[in-house]
Amino acid sequence: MSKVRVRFAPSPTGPLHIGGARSALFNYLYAKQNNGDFVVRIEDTDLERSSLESEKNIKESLHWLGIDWNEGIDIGGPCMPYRQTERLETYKEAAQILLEKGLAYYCYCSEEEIEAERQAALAKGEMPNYSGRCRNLTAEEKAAKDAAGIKPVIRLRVDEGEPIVVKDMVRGQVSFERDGIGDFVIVKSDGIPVYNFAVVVDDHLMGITHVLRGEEHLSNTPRQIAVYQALGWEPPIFGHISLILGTDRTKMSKRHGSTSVVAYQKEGYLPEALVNFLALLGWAPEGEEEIFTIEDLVKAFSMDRVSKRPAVFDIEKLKWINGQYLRKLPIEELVKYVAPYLKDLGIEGERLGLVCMTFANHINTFNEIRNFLPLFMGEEAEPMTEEAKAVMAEATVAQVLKLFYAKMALADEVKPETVKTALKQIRKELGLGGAQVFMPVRIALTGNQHGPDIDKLAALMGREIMNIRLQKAAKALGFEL
RNA sequence: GGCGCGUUGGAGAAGCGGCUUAACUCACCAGCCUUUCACGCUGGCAUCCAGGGGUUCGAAUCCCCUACGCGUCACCA
Repeated sequence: MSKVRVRFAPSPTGPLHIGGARSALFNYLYAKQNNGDFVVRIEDTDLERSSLESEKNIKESLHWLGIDWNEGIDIGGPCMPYRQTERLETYKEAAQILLEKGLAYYCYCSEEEIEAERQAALAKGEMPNYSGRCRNLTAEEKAAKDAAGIKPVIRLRVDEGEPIVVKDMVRGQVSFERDGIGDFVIVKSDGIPVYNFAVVVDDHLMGITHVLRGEEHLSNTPRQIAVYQALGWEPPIFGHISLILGTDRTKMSKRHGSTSVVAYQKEGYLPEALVNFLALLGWAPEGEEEIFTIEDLVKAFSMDRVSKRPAVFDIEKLKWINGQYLRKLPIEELVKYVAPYLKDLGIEGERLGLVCMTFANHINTFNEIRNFLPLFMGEEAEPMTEEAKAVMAEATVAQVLKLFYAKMALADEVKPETVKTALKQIRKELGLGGAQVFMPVRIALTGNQHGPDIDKLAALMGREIMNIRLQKAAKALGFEL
């Protein structure tokens, strides 16, 4: 058995998409666990839409996710170059071979003509395949067209014959009739090869053994196999991973939320969490554990457990996974990640550390930290909920708040420890239960009976805000502190 | 329209002819823990596998039909 060689071959027409990242990950995992090679190649034959900027973004996102390749763009390897526009000669040679063997031919039909035929065929409910009009052009006809300055495309001859069978690791054998394919274009009139052609030439020359990619490529696979057959090459083994859908079960797109890896990076997700989540999109682990580091995934991953069913992108689950990773972070790390989201407010240093400790268990993504700011910033506490009002109707409330206010006035600093001590003393002095003391203070300060540790919140508020909120609460309840 | 793929609880997702009284995860609910909240822990949550036929002693699992969803039919990848 020859060495496993897989590849990820994105086209640089935009930032790395979640689906692309998942394909890259599956290839990476498959390569790693089989001690194989993982190649990254750039498919930039769409001159109009490709950009170096997108290529850069894709590479950065892959690095960020920790998906590294051992051969390909930037780092080189035995099959250089790894950018398709730098391999044009290679495709030209392959096309030339097909032309000489009569397996491909020049076609001079205009786009308008083809489009008209296509529409007509579609209207009649027929296969919108190319008619094959240029199949048997004589040398004279061809010369005339050339003289007229018409730039031809090259089409592959796809004759009737046995159905084309795709051997697929996730779908088994899928068969396609040849007449459903037609004579398709392999080289555009500007001499640039078309995806279905270039991909075959590259995969073969690069010794790719397994092609793991999204299901949207399944219908294209018979065309590629036709190219392999024409060139007399052995096709690789395919594996078409199901599509990623939004929760409404339509293909994942912008309206379902962010679709690019950078967007999740910016929103405060950890790469480990995103990788973990991506792995679960279409693959299911054997046991009940769902938290996997990329190293764990290399061991646990298996193509046998890759599902045929489309995978639904469940953002709630991503958040939960991110929370799992976030909670494992040491406080110094957490501080580093959270810092950018609070920089504009001037929260840093010790205060930043306290913010992180206070909310670590309450956030699933770093940017969620912003949702909690009103809890300790500003003179106004959140309006009291009905439940909170009920708690504040207790007879002991005024006593507790007055005592708390007085005790804090004597404390030289408002720190978690001093607040905690004060609260403890009040319990003892008034002989009250914990909730009877903590609740009134919590509600007075935040308006809600739920939330993070009240001693930390009070410390974050600082004396001034704390006092103002206490006074406002007292006033609302009809007494002075 | 042709071709291809899919359809299991509120959501994700196992299951590959008898071991299934349908795993597991999220969400939700209840209880425990906690001075509160959260974290964590424990328990509850599909009489049923899109619908209809068929094969079989036996089907979520195999076959056929219908419905629905998605993908693809480019000189895009």
